[in-house]
Amino acid sequence: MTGQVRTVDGRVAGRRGQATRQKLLDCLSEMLSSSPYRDVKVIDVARKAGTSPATFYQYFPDVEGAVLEIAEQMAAEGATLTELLQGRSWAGKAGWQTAQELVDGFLEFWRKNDAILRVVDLGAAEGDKRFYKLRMKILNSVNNSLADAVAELQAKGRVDKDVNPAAVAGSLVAMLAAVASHQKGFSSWGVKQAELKPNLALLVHLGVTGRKPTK
Amino acid sequence: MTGQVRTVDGRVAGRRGQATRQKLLDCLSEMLSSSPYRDVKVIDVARKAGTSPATFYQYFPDVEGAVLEIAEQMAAEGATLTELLQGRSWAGKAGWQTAQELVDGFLEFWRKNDAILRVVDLGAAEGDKRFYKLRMKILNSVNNSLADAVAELQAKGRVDKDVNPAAVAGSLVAMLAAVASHQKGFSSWGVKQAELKPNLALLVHLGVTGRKPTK
DNA sequence: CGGTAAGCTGACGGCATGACAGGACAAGTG
DNA sequence: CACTTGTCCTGTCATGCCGTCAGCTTACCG
Repeated sequence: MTGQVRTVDGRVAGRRGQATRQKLLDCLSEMLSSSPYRDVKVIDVARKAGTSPATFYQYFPDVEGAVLEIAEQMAAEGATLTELLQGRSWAGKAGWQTAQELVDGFLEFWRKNDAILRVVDLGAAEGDKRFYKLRMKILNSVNNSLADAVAELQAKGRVDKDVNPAAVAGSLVAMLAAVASHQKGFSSWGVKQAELKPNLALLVHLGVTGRKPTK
Repeated sequence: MTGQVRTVDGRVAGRRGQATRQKLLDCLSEMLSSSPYRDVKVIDVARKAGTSPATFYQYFPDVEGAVLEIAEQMAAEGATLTELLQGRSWAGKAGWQTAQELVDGFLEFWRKNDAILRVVDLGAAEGDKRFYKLRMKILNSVNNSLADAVAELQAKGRVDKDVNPAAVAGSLVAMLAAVASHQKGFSSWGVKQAELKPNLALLVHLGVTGRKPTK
């Protein structure tokens, strides 16, 4: 997948180089968690990593470029989201279980990577194709699995024919992502995390199967 | 509501001052539509408005402050979203109509103000209380109406008792907002706008009533 | 017409950006 | 061990934006 890691000016990075590069990425990641995206400066990241701005520019064209790199790593790691739906059933009690575990896993993944996902979301919303494709890559596994589930139920005649599986799946995934991004919002809105999850699972189950879950 | 408009150093703004102030806001708004938030610079906004950076700083503490102002104006205008749900029924064919019109109105509002809403969303997700409250203010009308509708149906025994109306309403609103933000994403994902709307309406109807709509 | 406050800008120190050349360092070679 | 090679890092510099201030112009009012 990833060929050789290269510097901006074309040299191949050796062991030491890759270490500093990664350190810069880690520091940037940390920085994104603690300050607004707009205020993250190259010089701060470099200082935090105990190096100089010039070094940063040796490995990345700019902050955006480095963010893309971090997001790429996260996307690879996020392939585990597929497991949340692989071979699961949407029928009866098992369906309710599936919905719950999907919500659980999704929210946790999002919370763990919230800072970087915020930026990816922004970039995608602003129309940047690179961020946009990355967002797809991350959500694709879940999205496809959900769409398949809907399509399958539709083939069995248990879901209306005028339902568009891709549209429903995409909307549900967008919902999960949005709720995860604004989890704190809900809490001060009188809804606790523990209460939020089952209600989300209910909505997912309703969306996929068109029916209330049997608990 | 709005007291007197004041400059940063405390002077009250007169007719001319308010005009330039508004012009700066308009130019900033335009700028946000055409370039990434991170790259919007005070000097560009000032140039576009035919004035100097110093003038900008006379009226706003920084870019963020000006964005808040624009968002505040939009929030006031967005009160019209309430009408989408005021006195509507969720029963039978009327319910389907209600869901469709809600989706329609919501998506249009979001599309019309997408640039500024992106920034508000980011600020809220980053934990900035000012943006966060603003986002609530905008979504509150729809959110409350939806929660009321769910609670009402619940009181009639047509919705399960363990459903949390606020959680469901919040999730649905978050879904609408997220889908609206990434409308372009869906289109290149094989789902056309026209197809998207009825599927969203279906999900909203399912979420509120727990049942498929009668069309 | 003179006073007062609003409105605007040129100019400036400070800082971030991004490029380059050259020094420091590790590893291999004779 | 000296020497070479290629990687790695940083000092430095030109450029450009930030945010502030003093001071000039304009509008209003008695």
